[in-house]
Amino acid sequence: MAMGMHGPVPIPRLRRVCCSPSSSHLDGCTSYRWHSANCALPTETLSRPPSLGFKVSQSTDNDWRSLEESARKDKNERNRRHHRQIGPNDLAANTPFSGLVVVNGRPTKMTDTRPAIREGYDVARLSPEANDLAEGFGNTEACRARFSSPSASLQFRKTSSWDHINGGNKCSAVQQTTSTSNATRINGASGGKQLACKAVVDVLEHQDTDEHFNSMNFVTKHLDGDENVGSTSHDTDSLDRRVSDIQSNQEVLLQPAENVSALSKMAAEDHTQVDSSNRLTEAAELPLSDNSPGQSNVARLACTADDIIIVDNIATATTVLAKLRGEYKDAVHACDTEVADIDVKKESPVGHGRVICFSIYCGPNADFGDRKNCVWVDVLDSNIELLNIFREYFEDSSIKKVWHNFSFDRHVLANHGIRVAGFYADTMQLARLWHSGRKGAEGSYSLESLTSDMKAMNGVYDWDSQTLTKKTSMMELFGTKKLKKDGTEGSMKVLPPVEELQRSETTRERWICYSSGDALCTWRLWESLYGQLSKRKWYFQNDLRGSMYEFYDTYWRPFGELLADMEGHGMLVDIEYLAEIEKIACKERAISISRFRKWVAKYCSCADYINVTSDAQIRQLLFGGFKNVSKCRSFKVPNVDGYIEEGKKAPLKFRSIEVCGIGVKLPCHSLTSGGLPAVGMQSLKSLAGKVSIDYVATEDEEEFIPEDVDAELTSGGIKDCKASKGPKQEDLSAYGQAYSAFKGGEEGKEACKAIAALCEISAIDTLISGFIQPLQGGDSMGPDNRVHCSLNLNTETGRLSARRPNLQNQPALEKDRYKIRQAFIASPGNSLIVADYGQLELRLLAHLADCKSMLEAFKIGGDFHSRTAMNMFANVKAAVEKGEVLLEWEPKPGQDSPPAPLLKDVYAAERRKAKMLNFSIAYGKTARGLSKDWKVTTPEAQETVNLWYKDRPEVRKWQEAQKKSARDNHCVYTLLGRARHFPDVSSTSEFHRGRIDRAAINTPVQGSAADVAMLAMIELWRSVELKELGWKLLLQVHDEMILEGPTKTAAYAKDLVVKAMSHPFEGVLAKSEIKRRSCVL
DNA sequence: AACTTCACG
DNA sequence: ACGTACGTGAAGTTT
Repeated sequence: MAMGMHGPVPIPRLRRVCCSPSSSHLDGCTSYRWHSANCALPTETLSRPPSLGFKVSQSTDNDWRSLEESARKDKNERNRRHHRQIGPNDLAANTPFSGLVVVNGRPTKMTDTRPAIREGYDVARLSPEANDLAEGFGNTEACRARFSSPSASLQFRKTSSWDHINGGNKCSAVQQTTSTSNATRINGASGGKQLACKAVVDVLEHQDTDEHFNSMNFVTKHLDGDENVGSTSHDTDSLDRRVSDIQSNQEVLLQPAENVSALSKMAAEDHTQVDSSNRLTEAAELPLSDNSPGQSNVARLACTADDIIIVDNIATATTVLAKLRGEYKDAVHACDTEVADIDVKKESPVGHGRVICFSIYCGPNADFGDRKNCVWVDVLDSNIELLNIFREYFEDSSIKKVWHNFSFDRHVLANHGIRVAGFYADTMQLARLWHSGRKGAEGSYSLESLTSDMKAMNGVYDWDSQTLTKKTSMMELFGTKKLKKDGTEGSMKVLPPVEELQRSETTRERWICYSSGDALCTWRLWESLYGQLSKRKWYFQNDLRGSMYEFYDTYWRPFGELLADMEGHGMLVDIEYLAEIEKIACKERAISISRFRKWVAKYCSCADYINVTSDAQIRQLLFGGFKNVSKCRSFKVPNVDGYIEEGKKAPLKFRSIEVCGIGVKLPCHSLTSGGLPAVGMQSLKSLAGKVSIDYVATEDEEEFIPEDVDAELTSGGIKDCKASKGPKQEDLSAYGQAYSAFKGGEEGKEACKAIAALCEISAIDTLISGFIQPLQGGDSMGPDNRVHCSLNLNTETGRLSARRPNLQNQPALEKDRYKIRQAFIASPGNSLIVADYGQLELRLLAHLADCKSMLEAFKIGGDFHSRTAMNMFANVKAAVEKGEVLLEWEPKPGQDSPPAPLLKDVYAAERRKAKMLNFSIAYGKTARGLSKDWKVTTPEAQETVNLWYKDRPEVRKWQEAQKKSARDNHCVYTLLGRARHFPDVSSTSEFHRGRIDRAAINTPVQGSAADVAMLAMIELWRSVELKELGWKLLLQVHDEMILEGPTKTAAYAKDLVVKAMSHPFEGVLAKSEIKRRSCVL
């Protein structure tokens, strides 16, 4: 297989697409969009790395030797990598890449590309997604509205949201996404199938927030105690010995054929028990927590006061510090902090929280006097100076520190100006690597849950289930029953603030033991996971690369540190801009509500009081009397206008209203999992059709518009719009099913418009409550005025997730009606670079399946979906061959229009089908599901699916192999060799087996894409050049990287980013080799 | 807490 | 008997 680069990467050409008006504060705001038509082949990227065995010290490659030598000196190493022009990893060629936006300095907005499209800019140069958007614009004339912001003469173009979803095509059945019904969702708080998991739900809530639950009330889960805690004889050296034993056992290189079975066998052995508790297991079969019954319920601590040296003065601190940095400097240190003044449920630790104490444990044989091996440091009140004394310890990069949920402690310590260095491992991430499916009955990834789990802990050196060192929850130790109003004890337990626990004489000792226990438990957990992961083999492309712990060391450790850095940086948000947006959104919402109410009033007396955001009430209204919905039902609503019920003196807070159906039987689009008619966007849309919504407020609607909305906002822009809209044409096809349900005519039209308005309300609502408001709110906002989300590695496939707030589900660029993404700005003098991969998952599928046809299509480049359509449909292919249509068109200078119509215009339906399949197949969608979406019979859908597979037989074969692997080996692997485990399928239902099959198909694709994104991020993070220029990673959205840095170097930095993303395997593999060699030697 | 709906890749 | 595309986070309402 050719391993060289497949031709040079085309030189990115920046093309100015749109420039904002010069009259506003948006001066100088420029948006660039770059699209590379020629994406290199993934196979080259992913082709086997230089074939190196496990023991590579005798590598013949001189480059490797020099690489290793220079790697020993950290500084030099970075410079060297910077300047190295060629090396073994250059064989790893480009990863597909397309689409890049650079936005200039403050106040920076990503300028809307849509006006550019409207103005006739050639959209062919935009990414395929943008092209799809452009398609959508063909049919949005009727929906067009324009409004302008008063301070900035920024012009927007508004479209109704469903036009984008459907790409503006009449074939409304074809959609990009279908929602996953809740009943089928494996994770999440919802899902009625988690009955057996109820006991741990409360713990699950806090899984990623460390154990710093201060002054918070929550229900506790009782864990049975284990009376026997022992300080067992440990020996830090023995650990190292054991590791080298493990490593020397791995010298044997297996043949590829044996690899899979050997590895999976090992995995199966490792997980005989774990597998049975995988999340995919049906709830009924989930074993309940295996805390030994019959044990005493008395709270027990992992360590006692005899083990702990309390550091509360400078003298002791100095002594302890000397030992930590002297005698024990080479040991692994587990650290943990306790933090006050933070609500972990809401606030980001960046800028919030104050350390009140911390603990350090570096092995059982450490002795800080009197055989005390746990260090506990009080930094409350005047002892705060001890924190400064320990600063050198925390900032010492040579001391290996293990944390549980590192980023939390890192941020809190950063609040005190301490920049933690020497990050060695995060036991939470290790646990996720060990077993990604820990949800439900098995517990969460909290320290408490993990250390209580025999399976997680049995990797410790002197494993003995009797002396399991587990964390005891704070609630168990310090919780007191909350008193109810009548004075009796309630079932709720409450926790005093941690600061109080530390100060109070009655709890101080227990508190110290608890806190020290955290470090001890973290250390033991690390020891166990280290042992277990070291035993698991790590393969990359059938090449044994070492153990999974080495995988952690090579990838996830730097990744974890990088993520903490990103969280720390945060994103700058333009609050004022969001406030403007919110006003507009609220105004439109108000208008829509008033329209809807006006319509409802004709049929129901409750019109003025109905809660339009209540799906239950809407369901009652639209479907009352039909489809299992009772005719009338009463609801409690806020008593807004002080209505006084009969026999009452004062108005009550709530009043009840009677909601009856409109009396017309509407067609029901779909049912919810509960069997009731669904009233989501899909259903409403099919009722309303493509009715246009404009926001020209009529006279009597004015009263609904909030006072504080600028008059200019509401009138100016909209009048213009109306003028440009021209005479209304009667197009009955635009009306949806409600039209005929109302027997057509005006009544039918009104119904459609009203339901469309309802649709708008819901759309606006989600934008306001989901994005506009949380981004303005202070909880996720640090003192630096930046939004700091929490980035977690908590997914089954290895993707990231973002929380508080979730910055990964911001409205997509193309569908962002209120331009919410423009609120993400760079600080003055800075710019943002947003770079995303094009069709990364599909390319990986092509590579993994080694599908000739797909690889060829990617090699040629251009619009992949069009090419798929061509290969699927003979008539399309014929048209292309005859030159009647063009697959894609790259405008050349002097060319205004393509010489022939484009495929995607002429065969739009075909292309959409192909596109749909491209996405669906990788996820394992069935013909049955497609038939539902496309409103065709299952055999017809199957026929289309067969067409897709026709020239891609390898994909089918590969998918079958994955299913088999899931069935036989209980796991599948990503590109980098991460495993996802599955429960034994033989014991599950047919439905569940199907789910496992689809997950097995999807995980290697999604997980490998996550791997590539991670590699790229590590590259970007490590890039000395980017660092020196001041460019920092801010956020990742699965296949999209967002960086911030000085505007003046943006163009250059962009090239570096493109390069790093295009060569994700560069450098990282080298790292792994270095690591491996140094381990063995 | 359960249910439904919605945003993203 | 029911779910039939994967993977997430979050909000609002009602029980």
